[in-house]
Amino acid sequence: MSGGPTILHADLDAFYASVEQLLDPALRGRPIAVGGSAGGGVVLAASYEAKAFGVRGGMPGRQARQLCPRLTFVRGHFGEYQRLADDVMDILHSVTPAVERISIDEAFLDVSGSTHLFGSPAGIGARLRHQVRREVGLPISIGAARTKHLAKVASQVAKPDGLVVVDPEREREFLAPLPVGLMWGVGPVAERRLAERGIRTIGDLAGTPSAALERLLGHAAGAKLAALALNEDPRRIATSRRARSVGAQSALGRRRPTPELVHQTLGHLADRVGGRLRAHARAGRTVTVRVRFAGMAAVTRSLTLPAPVSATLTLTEVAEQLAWQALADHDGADISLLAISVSNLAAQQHVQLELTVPPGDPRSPGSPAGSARWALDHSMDAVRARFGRAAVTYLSTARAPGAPDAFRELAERDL
DNA sequence: TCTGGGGTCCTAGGACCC
DNA sequence: TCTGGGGTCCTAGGACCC
Repeated sequence: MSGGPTILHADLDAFYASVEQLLDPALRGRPIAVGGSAGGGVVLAASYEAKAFGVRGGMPGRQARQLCPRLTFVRGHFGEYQRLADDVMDILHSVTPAVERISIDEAFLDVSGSTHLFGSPAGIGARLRHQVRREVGLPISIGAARTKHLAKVASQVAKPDGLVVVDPEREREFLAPLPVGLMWGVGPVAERRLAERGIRTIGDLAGTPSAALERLLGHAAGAKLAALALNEDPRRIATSRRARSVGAQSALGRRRPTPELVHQTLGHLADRVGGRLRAHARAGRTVTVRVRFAGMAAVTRSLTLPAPVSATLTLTEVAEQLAWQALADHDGADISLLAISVSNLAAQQHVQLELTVPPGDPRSPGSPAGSARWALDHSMDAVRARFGRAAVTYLSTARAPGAPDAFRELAERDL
């Protein structure tokens, strides 16, 4: 069936940092880090010049500065990231409609139907790279191979600013010397467990029986890894996929969990989550709250309701109840993060679906108070659609903790 | 060195049903 | 009174991805 290397994986290099260097020529060729909110926080992205010093995304700013004293910190231009990445995706779409965007700066393409128009997959990859560089001004790496997994590994090998094509005849020899950490699904824990058995390269992995990997890493993870190591990857390009959950979180530093803090933070998060759900005519039955304590240990509490919900005030109330359950088990501990996630999603047809509470309860949509919630949410949604998010807020959620909205929106996935 | 924000999938035990 | 086997749903935790 599929003989040639018709899957492409395209990945913008050090995306946020490259955009900053594009916008400000004085930053080019220099080690820079893009920061989140004002002041310290973590490194969101590092330029290749900074990576040479060991600076990585997710690293605390203080640590990054120690590794690289000449590091320049810049505030992110989040709106520009979205615009430029969308421009790049438009270029990818110019060679095939079979584009699967997996994050803001990364996509798979199936070019099997495009070769008669645009030439070989290798030629298409080269053409796309040049076009992105010329029209958008950003470096992008591309891997081309017979499967998604091979294409993704190839693009990682191609970085920075390169193109690697894996000949289907030479897949095994291409993968064999590479470290297992490049495999999809091998993170720090799996890497350590494998290393304890002397398994360090993908070649080592291919020589390990599936049953042994399943014992080591669990049934599903072991079986998947064994198949991938033998280049068996059945995954197709999926141009659209429904989200299975919607969430929001806020890091809080180190705070005492007062009723005011918990109420305001969860109110803000519920407002974000509810607003996104309603904007896409969706709602969810399961509400999950995550509480992270000052020592980074975290617990979750969840509740599955009889019917899907999306009203901000309902989500806030359920979340508060769950949060206090979790906090009651860790009496007196300071907290460092609160999160809300809604799953078990369904289409939100009508107001009736907000029947999460017995009739007569003020929260029921059949009651005057329940209808009022819907009217309130929908009028606020309408105002925001015309004038922007900040135009109107619930009193209790007016103070927005944590990262700026523009940064949050970058990470959001389509519903 | 105590670290952002948004997601997916898997595991395991218990409740409950037939 | 004790016992089978299979299935679904819910909850909590955890690894992993970008």
